[in-house]
Amino acid sequence: MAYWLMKSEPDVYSIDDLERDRTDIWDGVRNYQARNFLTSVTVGDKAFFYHSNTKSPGIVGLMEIVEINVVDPTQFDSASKYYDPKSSREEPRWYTVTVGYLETFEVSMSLEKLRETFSPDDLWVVRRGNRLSVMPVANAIAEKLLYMARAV
DNA sequence: GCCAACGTTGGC
DNA sequence: GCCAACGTTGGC
Repeated sequence: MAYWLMKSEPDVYSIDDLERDRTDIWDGVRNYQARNFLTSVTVGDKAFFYHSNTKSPGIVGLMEIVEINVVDPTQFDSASKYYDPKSSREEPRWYTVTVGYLETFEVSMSLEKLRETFSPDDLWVVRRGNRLSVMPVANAIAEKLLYMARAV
């Protein structure tokens, strides 16, 4: 089983929204590197939920992958900001996954704390200028993150 | 709101 | 194929 980190702006979709919905399509990824990582995700993998572009960015919870090879429906929706006129239903460009809610950490791990604890090579989200919205997390790093999240 | 980082687009 | 211009991300 592999671990991932996936970003979302809480004003758009937060961990609380996922807790309410239980599962949701992770739509709106329009970056090829992130999409390529998404194609490596398998059912049963777990992903850290990261709140970005907010007052206190950081890892706030954990989710699991419940479905893969999901065609992102927003690419066909001309009213969506994620609409891609170059994509077609015959040959969709953007595939994603469905995630399921697992837990919200009692203490979220701020970006500041992540920077103190991990090197940019170990945890990509602390890299300067990093803009990837989906990235892998090595198992050893993931276990340390989970330990930190639960050591209240 | 500012601005650094960086991916994408388009002219040549 | 290069690279300047532009747009977006995301921390602060």
